[in-house]
Amino acid sequence: MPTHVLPSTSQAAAVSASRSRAAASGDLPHIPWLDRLDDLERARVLADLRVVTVQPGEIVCRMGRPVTYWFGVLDGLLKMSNDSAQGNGLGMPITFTGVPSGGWFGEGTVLKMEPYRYNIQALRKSVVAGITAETFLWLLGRSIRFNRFVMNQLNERLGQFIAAREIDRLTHPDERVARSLAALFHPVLYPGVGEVLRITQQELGYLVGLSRQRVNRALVALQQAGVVRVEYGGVRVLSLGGLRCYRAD
DNA sequence: TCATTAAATTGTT
DNA sequence: AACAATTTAATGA
Repeated sequence: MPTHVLPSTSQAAAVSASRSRAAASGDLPHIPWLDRLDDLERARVLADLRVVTVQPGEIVCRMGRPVTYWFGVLDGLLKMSNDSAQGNGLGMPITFTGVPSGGWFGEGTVLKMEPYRYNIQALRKSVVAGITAETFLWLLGRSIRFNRFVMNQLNERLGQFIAAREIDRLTHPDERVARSLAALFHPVLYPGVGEVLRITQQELGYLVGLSRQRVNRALVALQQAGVVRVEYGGVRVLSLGGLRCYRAD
C-alpha cells in the first residue's frame, strides 16, 4: 500500500526543479494564485511549498486521514473517489470528479479541520504541490486576493456539481460523456489543461458512471460529430463549445 | 540508437 | 466479460 505522500523531501530542490522546468518548457507548473500575493506572503508560501511526483495509482490522501495540506495539481490527473471497499453497494468505484492540471482542492476539508472524506488518487504520473493547513489559513486571514481566488474556486466547483446532477438525470449517455469531458476542460477551475486530456476510457467510465464499452461508443460518436479526436490514452478536444452543447441524434 | 518484449489501452463481440 | 489488435514503455545489446 502506498502510504502518505508529501514526505519531508528537500523541498527547495523540488521547487526549483519544477520552476526551471517551467521556465524551460514554458507551459508547465504555473500556480495561478501565487502572483496575487505580496512579497512576504510569497516568501512564506515558497518556504512551505512541497512539490512531489506521484506514480499512477498512488494515493495522495486517504479517507479518514487528518488534514495536512491544501493540494494543487501542477501536472497530470488525479481523481476524487470513494473505494468500493466500504460504502457503496455498487460493484464499481464512484469517481466524484477528476482533478486535472491547474486544479486546487481540499480547502473545504482544511477549513473544517476534519478528516479527508475521499480518496485522492493519481490516474497518471502527476506533479502535486501542497502547502500546509497552517499556511493556507494564514493566507486566508491576510490576503484579500487569495480569498478571492479561493472563493472563486469554491463557486465554480459548486456550479460543476450542480451541472453534474443535471447531467446524471437528463441526458443521453453520449451527452453525459460529452458534458463530463467539457467539465474537465473548465478554463477557470483547470487552467492547466491543454487541448489533450490524458485519461483512459476506463477511468472516464468511472467518472461518468458508464461501462468502458459504452464510453468507447460515445467517444466514437463524438469523434464523428467532429468535437473530439480519440487518441491512445487520451482525448483531444477540437471544439469545447461543441462538446458543451452536444446533442445525440 | 535500435530491436525485442512486456504492459497498457483500445476496439469489438 | 472476454478476446484480439494496437500503442506505448521498458529493456538490453
